[in-house]
Amino acid sequence: MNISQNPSPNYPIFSDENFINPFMDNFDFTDLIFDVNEGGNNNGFIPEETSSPISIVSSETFTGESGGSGSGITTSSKKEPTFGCKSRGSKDGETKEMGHRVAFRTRSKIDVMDDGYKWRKYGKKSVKNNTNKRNYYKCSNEGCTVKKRVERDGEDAAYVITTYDGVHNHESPSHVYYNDMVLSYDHDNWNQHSLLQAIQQISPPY
DNA sequence: CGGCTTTGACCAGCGC
DNA sequence: GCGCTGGTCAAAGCCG
Repeated sequence: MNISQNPSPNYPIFSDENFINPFMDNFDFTDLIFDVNEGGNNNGFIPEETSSPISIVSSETFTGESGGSGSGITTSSKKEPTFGCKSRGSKDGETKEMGHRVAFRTRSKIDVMDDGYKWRKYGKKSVKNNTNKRNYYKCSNEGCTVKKRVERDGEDAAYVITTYDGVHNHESPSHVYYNDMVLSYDHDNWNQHSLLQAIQQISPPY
């Protein structure tokens, strides 16, 4: 379980054929929960569509201090996600815009999708309604406060739920690969764009 | 030796 | 007010 430790600087998930590719048979984007910055409610909500490799089940903008706070994600997913977000130091009700939250539910044999960023694990916890442990990661890049949670779906361990909190304040070299992928992958094109939109929420173009 | 993971403890929010 | 739960911290150990 060391996949967050990307041995290659070349961000293999979308570019290295030796790595798990999201569009291979054993890896499906089943749900995509992404923040579309619509002011904190579900204006961007699109109901789950099980016929598609990617389903957008929820979106949210949240406010608060570093690490996230305030509202939890609302979702139409069959399984109640545990995205409630609490943070020390946010009790005074600050409403400072903090960032975005993006969540994927994917069918994958691996626990941690390598998304091109370098992550450092800082916690692991068993959560309610899930026999599997949830892993907590921070972006290793200096000054970047983006966090990521990774857990296996409690109802179907074949699925991995990955949640990103915040926006990277540094460049992601993988950005190029995502764009290349879209350009070279036409069928189900809207799905690629959905994924791209989500990823680009947390990887601002530099 | 440096960077990382592991893991138990601690803290804060929420529901009852 | 109390207990439960999720999120984070930090020390210790591991690994390249």
